[in-house]
Amino acid sequence: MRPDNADTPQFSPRQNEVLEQALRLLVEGGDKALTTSGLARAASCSKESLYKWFGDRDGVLAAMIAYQASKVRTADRSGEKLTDQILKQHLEQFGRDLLEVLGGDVSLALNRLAIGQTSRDGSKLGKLLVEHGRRQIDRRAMALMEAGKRAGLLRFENADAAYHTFYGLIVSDLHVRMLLGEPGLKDNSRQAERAVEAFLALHGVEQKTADALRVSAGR
Amino acid sequence: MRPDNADTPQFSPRQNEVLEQALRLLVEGGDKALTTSGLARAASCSKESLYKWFGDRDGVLAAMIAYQASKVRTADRSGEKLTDQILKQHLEQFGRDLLEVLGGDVSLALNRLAIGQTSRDGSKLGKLLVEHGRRQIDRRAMALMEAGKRAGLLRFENADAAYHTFYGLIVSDLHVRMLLGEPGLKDNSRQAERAVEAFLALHGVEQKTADALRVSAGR
DNA sequence: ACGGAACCGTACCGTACGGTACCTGATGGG
DNA sequence: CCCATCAGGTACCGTACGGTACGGTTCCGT
Repeated sequence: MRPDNADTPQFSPRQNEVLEQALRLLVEGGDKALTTSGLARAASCSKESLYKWFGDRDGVLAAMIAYQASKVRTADRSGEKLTDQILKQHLEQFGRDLLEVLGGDVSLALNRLAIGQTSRDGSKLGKLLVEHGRRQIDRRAMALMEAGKRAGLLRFENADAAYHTFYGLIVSDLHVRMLLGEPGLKDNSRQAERAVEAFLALHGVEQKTADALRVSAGR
Repeated sequence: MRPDNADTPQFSPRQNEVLEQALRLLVEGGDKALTTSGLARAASCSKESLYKWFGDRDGVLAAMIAYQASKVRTADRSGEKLTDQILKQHLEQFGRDLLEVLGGDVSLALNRLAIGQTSRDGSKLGKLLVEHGRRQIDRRAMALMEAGKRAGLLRFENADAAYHTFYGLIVSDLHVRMLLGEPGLKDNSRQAERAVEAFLALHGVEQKTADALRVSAGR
């Protein structure tokens, strides 16, 4: 047994089915709609089974996060030879993927749920969400950073700091605004392109003229 | 009659007292702790008064946001003559203030509340929070941007885009992480300094060497 | 001094939730 | 063929909430 999924205990197919319904309810109606009775009805199972499988309601929530995280798999294309163009494409792809993930129905619903519970459960769900949900995407970004540095295309002292800079350039306050109910961007691609442009101006090796950047960033 | 506070209807002193208690309850125990009975007890008023004053529970929440926003007043020091050093100081001060506001107990509690309600109230509270809470700080930042541009110290096509870039550099994913229960930064000042450094490299006129930036940003 | 408005405290009601218990039907191994 | 295990359905319990109603009190204008 590989320790690959040691942190995602996995559930039986039947339980996955139930968790799928739980996610659906959560997305449709928020945490108020995710009641044990409602879930049992929607998933055609008994409340008793829910409690046997997940312990209590919080257990269901935790299982939902683990289940959702287990569905996300990032394609790892690290074998490629990096050129400046390839790196740029990968960075832009990362930005687009990040914006799409953060703006997804399920992601927003789970984040809202965890944030709403933060005040009363000591941020247990929040930790879980950050751990499970962020690991994959962080790994991918850090690999990209390090690969860029190794290829002589990026320069920074601290890969983590550089990544956070990149993240901020991509997302800005958009995540919180979406969590508060605002619609996402019309064009994630343009936002990703602008973020990459700025990021490369800060940490790339190609000395791009500042004016060219400013013009494009102002569009 | 100036329409100065047309959007912040203000409340009677007694009602402000009640709203203060409501904020205290919310900060201490989250929205679960903010019950009408609990608030009436904590504020030594009757539930009937609460319903007379605020309509229903959602009215109380909306009033809390308006009340909290009415307490925030940003000092406007726009009369000053801008030099590059002064601008830098103002930008750093803005960054520090922003991080402090976002990490404040009341701000986090209100944001958690609004986010938790987003799924079931059609983001009414979220809109309110963005409108009331963001207006002041956004105005200050935009004024800073425009002033910097007028003084020939900043270059950008779109002030709003430049501001969002700055915001992202300052906050990155920190706001969401704090909403999820993580502690804030140990040193807001350093974060603000690094953000300003990067922002000036992107939109400032002084052509700072890229290497100097990278070294300092990597600390 | 009077009357009424505003307000506090409490009691009350309907509802809906989390969680438990009990019964029934299916399934699978001996 | 039988029995044990598991899961679904239903009924139930205690609790706590939002919202309302009512009696008593304070305070202010007249």
